[in-house]
Amino acid sequence: MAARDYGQYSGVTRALELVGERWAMLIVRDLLVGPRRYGELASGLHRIPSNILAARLKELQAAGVIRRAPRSRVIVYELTPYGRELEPVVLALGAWGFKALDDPRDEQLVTPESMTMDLRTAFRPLVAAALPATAYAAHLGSSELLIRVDGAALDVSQGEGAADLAFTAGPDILRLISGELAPALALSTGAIRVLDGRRDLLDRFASTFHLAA
Amino acid sequence: MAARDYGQYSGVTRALELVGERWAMLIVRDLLVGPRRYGELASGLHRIPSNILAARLKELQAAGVIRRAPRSRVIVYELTPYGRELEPVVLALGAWGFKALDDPRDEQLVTPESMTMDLRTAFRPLVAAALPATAYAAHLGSSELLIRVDGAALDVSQGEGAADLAFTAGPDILRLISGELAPALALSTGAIRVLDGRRDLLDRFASTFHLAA
DNA sequence: CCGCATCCCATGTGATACTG
DNA sequence: CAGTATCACATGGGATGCGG
Repeated sequence: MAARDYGQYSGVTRALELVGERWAMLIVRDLLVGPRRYGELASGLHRIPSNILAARLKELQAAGVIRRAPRSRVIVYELTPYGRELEPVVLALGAWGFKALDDPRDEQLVTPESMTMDLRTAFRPLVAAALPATAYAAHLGSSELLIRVDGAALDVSQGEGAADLAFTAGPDILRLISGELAPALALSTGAIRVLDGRRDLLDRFASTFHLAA
Repeated sequence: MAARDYGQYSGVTRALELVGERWAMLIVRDLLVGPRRYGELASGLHRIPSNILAARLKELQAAGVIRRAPRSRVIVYELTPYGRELEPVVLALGAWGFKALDDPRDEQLVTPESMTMDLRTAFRPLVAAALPATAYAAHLGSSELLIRVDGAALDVSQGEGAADLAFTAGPDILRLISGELAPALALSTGAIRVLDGRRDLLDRFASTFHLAA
């Protein structure tokens, strides 16, 4: 499965030969959140055919971007140090694509991994540093994201935890971040529902995470 | 030609739907150097089939990344303002891929556009600011690149011009930039040949443009 | 069940030829 | 010069199978 060659000797072509195939960059994106098992990758990228996932994992290993690592009886895939250096690429790509998001369609999901990277992309450390430390719990369908902001530091993890504000988050959460949907409107229309905590903290969330279109 | 959908509502997937197809990012890279005609793009990306180039140009227009513009009797393609915002993505991708370059193969070309973007990627403004203003003329096969460094500013253009140092540049020029090939060695082996100017200016070039593997 | 491998078909890609 | 048309082939997508 030789990566198809562009016939040029340059940085961009080399990069695209290594991670330019369909789905490859999304595997990298999800692994930037943390090591993942095969099945976790498959469900996070729910439309990827299993043969393609298997093929990409092999190619990315051969390219030195990811590695298979045994973790107490099970195999996980993780980024190599060189693979982790793709983070600026993924963040830049995410910031650019974020501005081109139109209204979400019904079939479109927000996965914990995509949401985590979108949050990292939209995080404004300078704004956050001026605000009190805050923890948010975002319920995305079946999974929960714990978003802890403390000064200029951001930590996003999956699972339960104490939070100042808990809310349900569908795709519209990204429209909140883009400023296209005001917090008050999101609450009044029910696009976002607060489960626990002070509703006005959603304003703080929206100013902490913002990426204008 | 609907861009195939990843089924996710996120920044990275949206970006990849717009510019993730094969060859698309390379068209963007070349247009970051300046507006180009169809034939110029085709020869800069010499392995692209003409039907694929035509298809990509249409898709990128539909995506709002590029536009057709009439320039005194001829049509050129140029980036839209939104397309120009891909520059950080291309530079990050180039910097990452640059480190994975192995030895050049005979079939691999260095085009003026790829070289221009690689130079922008490897440019070290802080180093350059401490050096005298210098102009380099790099002969790449049939074309010539005029590289002007003045303080922390870099300007790369195609065509002739007065230069402090003129040299021939094959693919090995990138190995010089990566530090894999020392200037003295490049000169003694003939990998790089100085046509005009002080040979020791090649050291200055190598310290101005550097991206370690 | 998880982690893939196989099969088959739709679509995208690549090389070449061709046209306004 | 700036694309379009055609066709063989490689790749992607979806379903299914299967060993550990």
